[in-house]
Amino acid sequence: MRRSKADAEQTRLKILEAAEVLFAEHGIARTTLEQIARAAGVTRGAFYWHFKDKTDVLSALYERTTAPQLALIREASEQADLTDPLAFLECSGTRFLSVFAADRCQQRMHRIMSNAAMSEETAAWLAQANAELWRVFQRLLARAGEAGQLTDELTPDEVAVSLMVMFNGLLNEWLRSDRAFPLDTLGAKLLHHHIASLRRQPACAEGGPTP
Amino acid sequence: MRRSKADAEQTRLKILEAAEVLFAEHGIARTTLEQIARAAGVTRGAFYWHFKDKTDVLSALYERTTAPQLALIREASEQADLTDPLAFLECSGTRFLSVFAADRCQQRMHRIMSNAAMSEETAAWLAQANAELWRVFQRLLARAGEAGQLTDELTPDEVAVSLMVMFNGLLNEWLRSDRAFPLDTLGAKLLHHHIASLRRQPACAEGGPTP
DNA sequence: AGCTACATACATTCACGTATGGATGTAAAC
DNA sequence: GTTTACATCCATACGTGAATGTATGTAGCT
Repeated sequence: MRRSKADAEQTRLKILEAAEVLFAEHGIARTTLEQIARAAGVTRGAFYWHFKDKTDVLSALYERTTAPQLALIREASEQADLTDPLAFLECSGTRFLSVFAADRCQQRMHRIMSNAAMSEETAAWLAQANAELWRVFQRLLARAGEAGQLTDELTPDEVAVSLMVMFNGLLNEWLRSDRAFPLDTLGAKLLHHHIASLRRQPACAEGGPTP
Repeated sequence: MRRSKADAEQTRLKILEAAEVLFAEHGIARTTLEQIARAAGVTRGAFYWHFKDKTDVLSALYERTTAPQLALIREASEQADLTDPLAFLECSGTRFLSVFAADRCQQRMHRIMSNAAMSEETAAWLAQANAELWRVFQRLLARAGEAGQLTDELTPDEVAVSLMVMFNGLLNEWLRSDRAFPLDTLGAKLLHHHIASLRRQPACAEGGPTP
């Protein structure tokens, strides 16, 4: 029986960690509070002391990992260098991929959010996050279109769809395939190639990205 | 009270339809047999007469929609014209997109399968389907590599990853965005552009695809 | 001593599975 | 064509376990 102030916070974190792992592995609905408590080395009593119910843990997990990440994206897009939006997208996209590939928490939250798109709360979160991303892409690519950087074959909005598909597709496919390919290196490579194909003159120059 | 032979088959279909809609909307775990029965205009008694349990309906739904579709993909890939694998991929991929965009059942099954990737049975189905798709892509692109059709910048396997990402990404993003863009026309356009960027010499020629 | 941080015990709900009953279709017998 | 016998198709009722939420107990920090 340990009930120090720091100990309490520790068990709270253990519960959060256990819930995150179990949610990502078996889904939210199929995970029971008993399982979470056992995995955290406590009983349901501890759970109900720290959290109201299952959705409360979910909120805590979201606030801990996803929300800050979303804020970072928002900030970065506002301070973006708009003289070369495509280069900015490639640079920050590549950075995000390598961070994501190394952060188990983000990976688990991604699985949780995308697989629980019906659970009212997560549905709203996911919709908001994607709307946010979409607005960023749309804004940057509209700018790129004005600057004459984009191919004639596609409109700026179509390019935005293409990039959303590529980017989210990379994350989804990597997780679904159980990390069958190196997300950081190959992801950067594919992103570079794809963005290059969206530039006005896809010259065969071997020049690298401009981070 | 009607219990003719044809009537029975009709209620069976109504139960299947209701289950498909509810599974796609609220997820499998969060859907109750009572809800399915009510949506089908019957009671749980009728459900248990036609099906063993919840996973039994899922199997029936899979056999009805997803399995035949998978078989079609397999057949097509075996009878593929291997002289121009990239053109074949673009052609059959485009056709699949337009069929998918018009078939509510396939769309619902896609949501169900991708959001229930933890439920033991669907996990195996999804893994099998994706492994199947992966083998097809790998085989066709290895052939394209031998024929010297691919860019020097990417290996055939990397191109396969790129195409998997693009293709699955299109379906996922379309459904997630609640059909915010025209999957058939824009999907075909992006697929064409992307495949063109994977060819050896991305000449700026405006030549259309060769279906 | 009083509150914190849990464990334990209890009550309740809810979905599931099964058992039963009944109304009608279906086929054979006459 | 009617009647009988039976199987089909489905509704209703009941039993059960599992998960939830709450109430209570209690050892230790402060």
